[in-house]
Amino acid sequence: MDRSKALAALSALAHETRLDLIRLLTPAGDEGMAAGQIAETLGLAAPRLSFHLSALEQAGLLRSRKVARNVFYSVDPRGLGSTIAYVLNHCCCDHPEVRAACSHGVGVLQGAVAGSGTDKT
Amino acid sequence: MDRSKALAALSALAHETRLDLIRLLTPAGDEGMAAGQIAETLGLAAPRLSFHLSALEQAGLLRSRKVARNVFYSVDPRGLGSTIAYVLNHCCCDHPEVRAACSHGVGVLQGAVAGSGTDKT
DNA sequence: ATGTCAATTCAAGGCTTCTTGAATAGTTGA
DNA sequence: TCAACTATTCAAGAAGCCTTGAATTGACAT
Repeated sequence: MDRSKALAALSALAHETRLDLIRLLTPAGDEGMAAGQIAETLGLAAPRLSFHLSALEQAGLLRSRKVARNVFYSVDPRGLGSTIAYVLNHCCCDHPEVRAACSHGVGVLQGAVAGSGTDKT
Repeated sequence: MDRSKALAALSALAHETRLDLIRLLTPAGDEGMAAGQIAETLGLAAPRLSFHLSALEQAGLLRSRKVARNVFYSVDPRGLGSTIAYVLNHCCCDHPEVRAACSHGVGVLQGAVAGSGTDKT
């Protein structure tokens, strides 16, 4: 993953609706969900949904496949993984706290790790 | 970290100049760098730099402290960590590949992990 | 062939973000 | 106090992004 791809992926993630899409589609696994079902679940107008799905797909975070008259969208875990890896390796590889947050989950951040930095919040 | 903070942090990261800033400041550790030194290193006009530094600080990714007439900026590893953790926990907790990418670094993505998913690229 | 359904594309408008030069605030040293 | 220096704030304009309704494409069933 190069810099421009990582930037495209980060830009794609930096939007509420698209983050909703990722969150909705992740549990659906490789099968994914049809656009219509997504639209109904999230209450989105069709063109708006298409716009955001397309953005995510272009950024390499989603895949699509056509079945009859439906289009099924599913997350591309490698797209997400390499995006996060890019941030980790190019921005914070020297910070053990960041890696710890990734390895152990968000719970760690709310106390344990906080001790090693400044006590903000 | 809640959703709106995560979105703010992702938006802050989704810009070339700001990603450059994170990358430059990370090796500088807690000491950080003075704004003027940053501007000189990256070749940025002062107001432009101020604009982006402020965006990163507001997003919780940078901290600043004043020393004499200089302002030193340094990365806040907890901000970065909790942002990444949010994405991991709310978007891809069911995808082992994503976690693997985070734990092992970017090198893993260019072959080893690729085998478990579809063979794109 | 025709009507219906699913999804995308198009075009217009509004909104936010980014950049730039000028002006301002605050700090240091003579 | 005055000059020099560091950094931020302000205002204006350019550029890009997002939303919405209308129109379009493609697929299925009768």
